[in-house]
Amino acid sequence: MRNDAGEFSIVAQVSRRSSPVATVQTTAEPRPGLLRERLRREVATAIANAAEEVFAAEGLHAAHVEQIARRAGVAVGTLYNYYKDRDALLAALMRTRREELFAEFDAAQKAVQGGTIREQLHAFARTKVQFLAAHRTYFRILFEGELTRTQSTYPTATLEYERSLRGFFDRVEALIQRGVDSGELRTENADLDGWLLGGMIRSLSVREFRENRRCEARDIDHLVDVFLKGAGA
Amino acid sequence: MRNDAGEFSIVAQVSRRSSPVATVQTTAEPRPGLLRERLRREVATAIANAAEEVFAAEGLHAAHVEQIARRAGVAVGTLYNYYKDRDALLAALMRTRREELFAEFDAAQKAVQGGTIREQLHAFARTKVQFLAAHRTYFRILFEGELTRTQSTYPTATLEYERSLRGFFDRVEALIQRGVDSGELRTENADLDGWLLGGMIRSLSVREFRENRRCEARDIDHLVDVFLKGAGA
Amino acid sequence: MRNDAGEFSIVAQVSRRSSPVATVQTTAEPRPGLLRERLRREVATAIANAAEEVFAAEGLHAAHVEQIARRAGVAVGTLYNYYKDRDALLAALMRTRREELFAEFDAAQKAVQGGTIREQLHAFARTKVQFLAAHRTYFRILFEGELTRTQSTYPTATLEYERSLRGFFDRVEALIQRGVDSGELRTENADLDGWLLGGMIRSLSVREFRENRRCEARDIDHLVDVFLKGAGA
Amino acid sequence: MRNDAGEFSIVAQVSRRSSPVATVQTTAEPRPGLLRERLRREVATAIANAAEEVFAAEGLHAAHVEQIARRAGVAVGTLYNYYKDRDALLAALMRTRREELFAEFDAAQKAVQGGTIREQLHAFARTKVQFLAAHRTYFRILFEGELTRTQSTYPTATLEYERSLRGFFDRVEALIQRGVDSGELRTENADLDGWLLGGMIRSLSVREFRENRRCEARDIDHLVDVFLKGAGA
DNA sequence: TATGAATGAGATTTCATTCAT
DNA sequence: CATGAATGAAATCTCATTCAT
Repeated sequence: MRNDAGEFSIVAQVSRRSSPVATVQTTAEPRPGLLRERLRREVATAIANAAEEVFAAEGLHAAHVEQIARRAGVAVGTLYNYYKDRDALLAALMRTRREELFAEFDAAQKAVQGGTIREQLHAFARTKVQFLAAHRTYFRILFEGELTRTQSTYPTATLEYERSLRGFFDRVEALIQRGVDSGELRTENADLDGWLLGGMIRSLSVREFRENRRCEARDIDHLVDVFLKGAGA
Repeated sequence: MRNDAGEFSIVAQVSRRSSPVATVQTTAEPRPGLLRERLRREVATAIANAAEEVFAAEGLHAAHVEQIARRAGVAVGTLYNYYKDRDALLAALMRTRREELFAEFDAAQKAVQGGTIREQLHAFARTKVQFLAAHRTYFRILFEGELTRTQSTYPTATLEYERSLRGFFDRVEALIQRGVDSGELRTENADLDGWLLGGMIRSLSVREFRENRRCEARDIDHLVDVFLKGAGA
Repeated sequence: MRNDAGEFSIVAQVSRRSSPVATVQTTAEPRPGLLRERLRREVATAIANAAEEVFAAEGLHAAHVEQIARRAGVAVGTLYNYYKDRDALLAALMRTRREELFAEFDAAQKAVQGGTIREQLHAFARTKVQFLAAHRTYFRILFEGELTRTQSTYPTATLEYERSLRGFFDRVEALIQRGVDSGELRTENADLDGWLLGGMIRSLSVREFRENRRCEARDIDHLVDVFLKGAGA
Repeated sequence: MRNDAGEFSIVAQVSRRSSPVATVQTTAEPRPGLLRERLRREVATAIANAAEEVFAAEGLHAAHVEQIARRAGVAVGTLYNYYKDRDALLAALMRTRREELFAEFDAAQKAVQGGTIREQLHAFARTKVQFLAAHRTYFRILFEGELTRTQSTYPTATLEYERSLRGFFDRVEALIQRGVDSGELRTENADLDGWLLGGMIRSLSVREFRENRRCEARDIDHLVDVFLKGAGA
């Protein structure tokens, strides 16, 4: 269900032809309109998934719309019936993945609520690393975008990107604040600590990508260890 | 002087029209050939600098050759007299900046040789953060490239990029190994430690860029502190 | 019909976007796919014909793609949807025309099979002269290429060109061999005779072109006469 | 001497800066002006020869001015001091070579004056084949140009080309007329005979070029034989 | 006069987007 | 709605020619 809603949001910024959008559908009485809606959604999702694969494989700029369409098994024209343009497609992807990731963050957090800060850090890092491994495009966009001020080519996608980043940092900082509040983390420079923690987590993903080696639980343990007690002897 | 040579190496992969290159120039007797050589070098440098600015401002793909040429105050044709193509320009930039950065790394390391690992870590981090602040394109390419497997559009530049990354990690690992050897760093997972340290340092640069705030000495102190003793209370 | 198939082969080396090709179309039931196929073929042919005209008028190098597209009544992009690049366009032209010419050679030969060598020579020369008059580009390429060793700019077209030349000489030599076998031609220097005959035939085409006068049957008669009995009194 | 004059004519169509040109220089009193003139002539010749080589090696369009200059051992600017532009260089080449060829034709003719038509034909063919073997560019231009009506890119060179062709045909026709007058050649279609003879001679050159084999005396004998008595048994 | 770097018009090719069927 | 051919603006690169030194 969470998934359904998430996937659906991908169609949010559709082209002019799209009909007004129902955010959640409850039961499945086969009303004619619903069937059509469901088909729309399925096609939209297929395209989005194809886009993710192609973007991941070819890079943000080398991925061509036609290639995405072909991979999705539709014609280019069809793709444009679902997404206004390249920017919109990218933006939709960003948005969906972000909402999924954040949902997982929040679920993970709920699961370890009340636990030690170590447990919470572990859950947080694990969630992110696993998610990025599964959704490499999101990953890619996230970090390519990190350094781009005027992504004038993709205005909407950039906007979505900024939301992702903010949401991510909100959560890192909240996490650290909880540690400070509980007395498990030191007080000074808590702001910088968010960046440092974020940087280390990112490194795990990059290492996965570059050394083609899965990140294991003990790697995350080590990260948390270093963050809490340092690498000093 | 080191700088001179460094800048000059940017002309290494030039177009067919370039004349043979004098590797070192000693004094400044105004011999006729020397003047022309100097002019060549100056133009080459001007173009490279323009390229760095434009790449940094617009991103790797949105930066157009004509724009770079205009910024450098030359015609497109001139640019192509100095660099075979887009790829070569990028590659030259990568190479020069890398050589500069590595020279600074090595100088900084020499300066703190024999000091505590804390001092060495500080010097290393500071060097990198400062350099990237001054050379945003190198920075950008470095991190955009991090996620790109088949940069088939820029074969030479990609090669240079890989060299940069390897050189960087060699140095990080050597640094950590020194700490392990001296007993200042823990032994286990030293390999992962390199990635973690790298990730934290990177974060400082990203923060500078995104929050438009200079990174100060105390920020680096804090980073080293966290890396050595952790953020735990 | 032969013509249809021939024209179609011009689309053989198409760009990536082309759909798979039906080799023969039988009747004209308006099946949806067929219409589209037919349109594709028509456009391809229109472009090829335009190319032939422009190449003939402007020369191999002065003919610009945009000009060809304009003459065909399409946009440049469209041209590139049908032919990968300039080279492919030229190559397709070479290939189609060659296949047409060779088909005519073989048909003409079949028609005079068993006849005197004089009849065969006449049929051969007439076929070639008439064909080149109708397809000036093929003519032009044929003879410009004759002198060009490294046509590295047009690798594919050059290949097609070589095939044309070989095919032509095979036929000339076979023709002469038949004459030798039947005792109608002298034995010595049969190899050189092929070149001499070829050169004379070529001259008829060149004369047509330069003096803007149609080559008549009696001209060909005379050529055959000279070749068989000489111009001596 | 013939040579000198010929070479010199290559400078005829020089750029605006050239001083008025003495057509023949008689004695060699080292007047200061003469020395300068001689130097000019030598450079001009060097450039023309380089041009011939490069045009022959690379083809009419792939040969770049810079390459020609380099081969001649001068800078591009210098080349432009001697020839107004590419067209002028080509034209000068055409003109010189034509004058040389025609001089050889006339000398050869004078040598066999009063001989049989067979001797005259042989001398004529031999002269042409040998000359083209030595001056491949002239050859190339001659035959590439043969098919080009509007060589708008090289107006002057085209003009020179037309003169060459006309001069050539004048001589072929005169030759044949002599044969007709002496009763050695048949009367009918004498006009066409010129083209046929020309075509056969051309074939010998093309064969040399394509099969990389020198044309021998007996090949020319055979050509004359076929032209006079035919290849028939 | 020789030099060779600078110039920039122009050529080829790509690809996101549109739109008739 | 789906289709995919047509479009043409835009990007890269070339090279004949100019001109300051």
